[in-house]
Amino acid sequence: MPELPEVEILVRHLAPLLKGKTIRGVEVRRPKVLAPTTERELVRSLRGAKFTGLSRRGKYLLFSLRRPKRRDPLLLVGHLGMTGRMYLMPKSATLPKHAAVVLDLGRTRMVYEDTRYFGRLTLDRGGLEKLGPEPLGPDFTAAYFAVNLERSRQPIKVKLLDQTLVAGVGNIYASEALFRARISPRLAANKLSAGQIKNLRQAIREVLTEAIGSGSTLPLDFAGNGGRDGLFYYGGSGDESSFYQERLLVYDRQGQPCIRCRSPIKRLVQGARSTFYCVGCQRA
DNA sequence: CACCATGTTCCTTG
DNA sequence: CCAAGGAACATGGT
Repeated sequence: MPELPEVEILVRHLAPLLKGKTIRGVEVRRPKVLAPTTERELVRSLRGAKFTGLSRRGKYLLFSLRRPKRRDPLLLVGHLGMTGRMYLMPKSATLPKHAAVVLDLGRTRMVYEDTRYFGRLTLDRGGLEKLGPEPLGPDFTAAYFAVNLERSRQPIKVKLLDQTLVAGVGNIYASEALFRARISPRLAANKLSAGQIKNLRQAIREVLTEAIGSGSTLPLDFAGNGGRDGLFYYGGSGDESSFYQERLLVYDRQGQPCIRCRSPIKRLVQGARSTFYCVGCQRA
């Protein structure tokens, strides 16, 4: 479930639900997701703390908390990895098989579940400092982008996944942005023209913005979705997944005709990850 | 059994 | 020191 748009949608959904809630208890079922924070450390820090805000940096979730009798704020950092999800659920409902951390909020509880346990929920903020600018923020300028692409000979698709270049673009939206900008995923980063750099920057921003816009129209209540939180994500089942797929023009569409030129969409492997592109409109 | 999967980090090699 | 490539992490779907 995790690229910038999905995390942003989750943040907007959870922020008002969490604000003002006090953590009564903490249950850690998979201590590895806390690393390098220990279970004892997390429980001691969070018990009694109150949520004051929730924001996002790249694909990271930033939970702001205030502890009783303390002025200094506490920051809880979340990352969903490949399969992580977070939602509130009633205490009467059964916990999912791969619940990693459960926060008791009184009437409800917040669950962080993660099938593959690649994500994390931790007090460690290492990694945040290394992140590049927010793609939708003011620092992601064409000039910044150009300077940082110049020094790399990596294929542009691979470079887009570098979170120190720009924070939040993942494997799906990297392919989507390159398709929109009509740039070959194999083109070396330092070979992009000034025009291509401008187009790609704009394509990244549009692809992410549109994805956030589509998501916000969906229901997000746990109760209204038969046990799911309503967040659509690739690999999910039912309506959520098909809705998501319609928004993707090349990702996972190998063999299908390009919507612009009818050429077949191809799949290739770069840096051990799949890339999807149109052989007709994304020439090197 | 084979291969694939939205992410990040660590290790090796050059 | 840096860049690049690949494996590892863990589980499930097809």
